[in-house]
Amino acid sequence: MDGAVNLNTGQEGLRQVLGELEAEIMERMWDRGSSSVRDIYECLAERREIAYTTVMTVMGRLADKGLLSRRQQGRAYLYSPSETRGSFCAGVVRSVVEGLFGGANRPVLAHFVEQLSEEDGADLDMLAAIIDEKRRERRSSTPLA
Amino acid sequence: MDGAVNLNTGQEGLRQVLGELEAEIMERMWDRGSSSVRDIYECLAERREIAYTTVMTVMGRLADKGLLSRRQQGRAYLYSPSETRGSFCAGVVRSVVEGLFGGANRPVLAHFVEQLSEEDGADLDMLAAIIDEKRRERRSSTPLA
DNA sequence: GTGCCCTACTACGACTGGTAGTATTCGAGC
DNA sequence: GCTCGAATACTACCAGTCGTAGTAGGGCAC
Repeated sequence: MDGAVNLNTGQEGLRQVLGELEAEIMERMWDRGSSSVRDIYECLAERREIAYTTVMTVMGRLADKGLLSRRQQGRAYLYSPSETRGSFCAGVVRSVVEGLFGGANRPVLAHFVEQLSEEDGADLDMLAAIIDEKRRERRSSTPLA
Repeated sequence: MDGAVNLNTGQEGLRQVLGELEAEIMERMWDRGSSSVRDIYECLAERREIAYTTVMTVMGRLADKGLLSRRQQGRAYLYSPSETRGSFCAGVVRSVVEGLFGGANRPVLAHFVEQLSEEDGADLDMLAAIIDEKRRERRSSTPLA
């Protein structure tokens, strides 16, 4: 009755599109930057029981999905996030927005702004500033038709 | 290498958070407004083989999730979308954005704008207009601190 | 060459989503 | 009242994903 529908299991954020552990690991990865499986394992093991191989498997899956890239370093892999957190999330957001309305993005954008503004006007100001900047940038790089 | 990560199976739009058939049904529901299972069934059956009960099951699941609400009408149920398409999608978007950065929305917003502007300047203008309107609205309804 | 650390492979159970069959219910008409 | 048809409820099954982890194999260090 609060107007918000709970998707899936009512999870927030990344859990919308990733599994629990996957999301947790991506968070760590974004916080820490490049890390080995061991790094992340130790990080997770601090607060809960988990097997090294579990972490490895999931990081492997994240690499398969393209969220992490990895390169050999010594005998181990060094994993790095393929995209920044911001870029990744923006991609998710954009993917939801686009391809959904056959171009009629307006309702989504409108609601997006609506919801953003419910929380806090600051976000709105921030968004406005970003857009302003971007538009200026566009105008200068695309002289005129 | 195009900078976009494919989530899940690379699906777009609603498929990010709903199943294929679920998404398709929601699309129909939003297009048609209130509908019975039969309505949607006939709609889907026009272009592919599908059992009535399949549609019913999925619509039931959508109702369980809260995406559809239903009320008895005669001996059948009449289903209606609980939220508009825009509102629903905005909720998804917001849920991804929030609860993710502990308030540090800027990077996401920035990337979002970035990606939006890559496609088409018109969306950017639209978004700017919406924000502008919203901010004006806020200012007038929230006199001063 | 032995041991440790890391990866690869494999597996399994829970859950979700697509699919649909069977059972049940209920109203209309005979 | 009984039957028929339409709709729903219940149940099932399969595939895919995710969390979980064991075991096997390979390579560096000593």
